[in-house]
Amino acid sequence: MGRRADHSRAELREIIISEGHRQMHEVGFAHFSAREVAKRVGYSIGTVYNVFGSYDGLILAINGRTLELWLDYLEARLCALDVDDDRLRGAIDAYFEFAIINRHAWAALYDFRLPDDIEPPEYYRQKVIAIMTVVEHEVAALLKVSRRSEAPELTRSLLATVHGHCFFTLNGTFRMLEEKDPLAAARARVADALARYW
Amino acid sequence: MGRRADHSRAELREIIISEGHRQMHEVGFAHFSAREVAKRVGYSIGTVYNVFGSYDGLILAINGRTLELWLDYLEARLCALDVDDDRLRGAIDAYFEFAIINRHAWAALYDFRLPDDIEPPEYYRQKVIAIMTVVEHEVAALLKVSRRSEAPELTRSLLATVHGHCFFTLNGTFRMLEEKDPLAAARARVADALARYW
DNA sequence: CCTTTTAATTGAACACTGTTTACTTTTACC
DNA sequence: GGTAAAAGTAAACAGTGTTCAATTAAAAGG
Repeated sequence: MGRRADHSRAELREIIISEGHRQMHEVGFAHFSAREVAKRVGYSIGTVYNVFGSYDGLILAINGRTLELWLDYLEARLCALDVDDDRLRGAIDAYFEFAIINRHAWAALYDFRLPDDIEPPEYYRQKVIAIMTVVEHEVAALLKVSRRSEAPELTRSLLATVHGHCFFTLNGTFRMLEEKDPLAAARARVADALARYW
Repeated sequence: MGRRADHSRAELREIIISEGHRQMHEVGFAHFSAREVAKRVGYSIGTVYNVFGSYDGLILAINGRTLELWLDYLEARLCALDVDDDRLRGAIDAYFEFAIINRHAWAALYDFRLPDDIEPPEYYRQKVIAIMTVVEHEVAALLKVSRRSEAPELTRSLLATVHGHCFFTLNGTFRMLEEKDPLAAARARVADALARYW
């Protein structure tokens, strides 16, 4: 078959990302298959390559979608809190919750790695930075004015801290080590750091 | 061919793990191939399945080897320090160094995940605990006596903290976020936590 | 020592994977 | 209407993990 008028390029892109994301959510990165996605959206595998260029391109697009959903989840949570609430705690909880609810899609963000010599596309970087920026805003609000300029580096470090706890929770390391309350531990480490910045 | 007297079961196991680990070190989890390992050790793929039961069994054995090497690396580092040195800092540095030197094999520890309903074998769990125990010893030494009993939970949390920083360093997240000195950040977060336990 | 049992080893077969490419069909444009 | 470009297909290729009947060599039994 040749060119069909079923969908525009943009629509087709959206359909494949959407079904691909569903697939990733259900079976996880290890069992994800580009061919299976093609089959489910009713196009051939060749078309998927036509739109995304490569397998890596498809995965990046799907992971990009996950990052968008993550940002939405985080913003929705913060939106529900006022300025008096412990908003950073809310952000940490949202980090864990999103990862647990969408564990396969979330894990795929880290299971997939580009070849060593290839940089992620700019659109992907922007989505990561967007999440970091939201958190940074909350971190900055908790620092004394004289140290506000350190908010970016502290935020990166706190993200890594929370990520480590979240990752060990979802990959089974904490189960092996009999850790019962990883979320509380993550909150405690963040509190420890902030105590020194005020 | 049938039964050969070339190697005992234990020798064969060792040969395959050793070559498998070399392979993992070179090409990483994504491009690792059990068939390729079989070819390189001069046995058929069927024999590999005979010895390890499954692909997952082989990967667990290889990752187990990585954990052994990691423990050795950590102990060698601590052995070179005396009681007056900042031994915990040495342990953190060794964590990063090992991960960087053996990045593919190290990443495979986290790239690979067992099916949700399957627990890792006891031998694997023991190796993880062994690493944690070495660190716990150093953490306990830095706590005031009245809080020594909290060493295990604090150690788990500090491991997660350092892991998060190390992971973000190696998977490119910190490059995207323009973090220049992840190791210093990891050390700082550990120091923040310890400041509250003394 | 010779036979039988048993364990080890093989390689072909199967159903999948990502990737490339020659080919066909449709659309858009002159 | 004819032509060039774009879109889409499906087959081919070289891999993968996994299974299993067949084969062979060592061990055990008499």
